Order: sequence, then C-alpha cells, then structure tokens
Amino acid sequence: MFNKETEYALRGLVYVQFQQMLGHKPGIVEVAREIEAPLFYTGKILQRLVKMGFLMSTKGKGGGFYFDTTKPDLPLKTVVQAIEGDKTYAGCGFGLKECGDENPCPLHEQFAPIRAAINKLIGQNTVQSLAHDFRKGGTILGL
Amino acid sequence: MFNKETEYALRGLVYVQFQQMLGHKPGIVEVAREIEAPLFYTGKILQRLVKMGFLMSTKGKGGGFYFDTTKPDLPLKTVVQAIEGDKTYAGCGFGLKECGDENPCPLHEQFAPIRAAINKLIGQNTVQSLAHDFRKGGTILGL
DNA sequence: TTATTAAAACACCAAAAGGTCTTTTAATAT
DNA sequence: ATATTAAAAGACCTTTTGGTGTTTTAATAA
Repeated sequence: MFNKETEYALRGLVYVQFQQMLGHKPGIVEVAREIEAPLFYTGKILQRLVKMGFLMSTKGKGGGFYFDTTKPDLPLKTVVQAIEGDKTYAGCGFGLKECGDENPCPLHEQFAPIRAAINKLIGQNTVQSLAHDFRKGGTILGL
Repeated sequence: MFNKETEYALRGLVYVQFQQMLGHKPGIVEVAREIEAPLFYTGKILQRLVKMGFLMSTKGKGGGFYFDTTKPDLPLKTVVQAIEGDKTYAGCGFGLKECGDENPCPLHEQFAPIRAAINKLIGQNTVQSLAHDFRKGGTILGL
C-alpha cells in the first residue's frame, strides 16, 4: 500500500503519541525498537517529520519526540501526502493523467468508489485516534 | 496505485487485445505510440510479458504481438501479481507482517473491506473485458 | 562549567525502479 | 538466396527508495 518511509512514519507517530498519553517522551532508540524499524532510518524519518512540522523534539538529557498539544489532530492523509504525494489514494489505475469522469480509462468507474473509501479512511483516522485505539489494547505496532 | 511497469503492461495488453479483435497484430512502435508510453521501455515490458507466457509474438515481416485465443481470459490480478507481487492489494497499511484478524494493526479492520474491493476488481476484470469496453468507445488508453 | 545525553546534520552506500540504446536472431516477401 | 522487417537479448544509465554511520549541536544535570 504505502512505501516503507510512510509506514515507519505512521507507526512512529502513533507510538510517540501513545507514549505522550502516558506522560513519556520517547527517543529514536526507543521508537525504532518498539515499532521494529531500522534504527538510523527511523531517526532520519522522525527528524524529517519534525522539519515538516508534524512533530516536536528536544535535544539533550530527557530529550525526545512529542506533539504540540495545541495543534489539531493529525490525519494520516496529511502525513501520507507529505511523504509520498497522492499517488496511492488518487490517480488512475492505468496511470493516465487525463483519466476522470469525462475521460475515463477502462477501470475508472469501478475504481472510483475504492479511491473514495481510501480517502475517507486516511482522511478520518488521525495519529491521535489510532494511538487511542492502540492504548486500549488489541492492536499492534511492531512486526 | 500500481507501479509504472504494471501500468504500461496493462495498457499494452488491453491495446493488443483490442487490435486483435480488429484482426490486427500490432508491434512495439505502434503499441508504445498508442498507449503513450516510452518506446524502448514498452518493448522491454512486452517482451517480458511474452516470456511470462501472457502474450505471444512473431518476429519479422508482419510480426507483432497477439494472444493465444485458446487460453482463458487474463485477469488483471494475474498480471499485477506477476510484475509487482501482491503488496498493492494485500498486506497491511502499516507494513506489519503479523497483521491479521487475530493480530490487527490499528487500521486493519477498516482496511479489510477496501482490500477486498480491490481484490474483487482486479480479479474479475480481464484484459479481454477491458478491451471489449474500450472497443465500444468512451474510454481511453493514452495520456 | 563541564560531562553527559540525545537530536540534527550530513556524508555515504546498495538495491530497485524506470528508461535508453545497440546488437542479434528469426520470419517473410521478393 | 537475400534484403527487409520486427522481435529478442542484453548492455548501460539515471533516479528514487531504503538504509547506515559519523560528526556536530543543543539541552540539562551534576
């Protein structure tokens, strides 16, 4: 579905938010271990998320990653869009730029409801809502 | 949705089948032009499809690509699977190997119906059915 | 004020995806 | 037979993705 960077980013963000709910500010080593993603790559991705403004961080002792609680909840779609663009949830199955309701590819009509469902899913679910679900147990973030 | 190779392959296959319905056996140059894909890359992809047994070809004068009409219709899923595996229509949104009904990621339940719909779509539609639709007009294969 | 800690910055590397081009082989029409 | 045509084979090349590692900077606790 999504590329590796997006997958690690989503899992990492949900994990950080989950820890924040517990009053903890995790660092790169902890996040990478818990979401079972490559250590250095996870660090790079978290830092990119900070630069993109999705996440905050502090250096030094007691440092780590956390969310600005004054900001609104973060929809998955916003993160996906920022990392890999809209190719996953928009765009034609045949790769045609002109494909649309007026000028459809042979799959367009059948694909439209699926695309709409994906859009809805990643537009409505947020890092916060998923962290909340995760906290209640029954879901996993690693392996 | 799909990667470039898959997109060009699907468009190319549908175009070849469409031409076959008209009693014509197109070559690389014609296919690449009509589906508006890179010439040499299209050639490479069509040749791969021949090696994979999805398509037939003859060299020399009057040569080109065509389908073995004694074979059953070719579902898109078979082509997609052969080129890029099942990552697009199977697998977890969070990239977790263990994710499933027993051990779900936070998105699993919501994603399940979408994956099922994609599976159905590419499992039911075939190169032949799309070529038939294309022949009736109203759909495009290029741009 | 100086160790210590942890993120930021940056350099680098490997594999895969996407794409181009030339040479070889096979079919066919003359 | 041979010229012509068109696919097959294969050698490269570029960009993107995925990943690793070291050095620098900033925060804090002692």
